[in-house]
Amino acid sequence: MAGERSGRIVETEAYLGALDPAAHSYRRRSTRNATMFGPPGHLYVYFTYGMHWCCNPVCGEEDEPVAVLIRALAPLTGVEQMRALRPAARRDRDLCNGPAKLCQSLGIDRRHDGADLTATDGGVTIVDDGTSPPDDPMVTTRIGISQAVNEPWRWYVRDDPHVSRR
DNA sequence: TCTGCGATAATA
DNA sequence: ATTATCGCAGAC
Repeated sequence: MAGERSGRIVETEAYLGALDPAAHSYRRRSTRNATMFGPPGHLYVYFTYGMHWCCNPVCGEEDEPVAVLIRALAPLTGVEQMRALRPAARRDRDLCNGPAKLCQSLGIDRRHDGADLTATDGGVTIVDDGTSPPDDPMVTTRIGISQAVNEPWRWYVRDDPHVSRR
């Protein structure tokens, strides 16, 4: 896959559907959150704050609207392309250290909502490159929400400089 | 480096 | 009115 843009996931947040008042899928299915209610392995992409896209792999089974917000990546390949897509980044570490930043650097937008992450032709995929998850991830409350603010559902790689906020 | 605030539009 | 954010300006 040379020539493609890629990064290693270093920060995530879980959104737990009907159990989670902060989840877009807390109440009911809608046009916006429909992908979350669909089968796992697809990408829920939403638009927020009038200008940003964020992406979430769906994890729950059909009608169990659970997904994981990808909050930060450590850029691995295609950094030059990322910089072209995201001119505001001053340093390489500013390319993917936030949920909307990484979508901009990867070129993810509404076209990718519902994309099958297990297919190779959907434009986005998630693979195991053999790197093990950390044994001692940092666990904190989630960022930017006003409901369920005390749930410890954010995880990130301890001491990784590519994380959005420590 | 850190903090506060405005941008900007879909949803409810 | 609110929002699962970001970038800029200004202070230090």
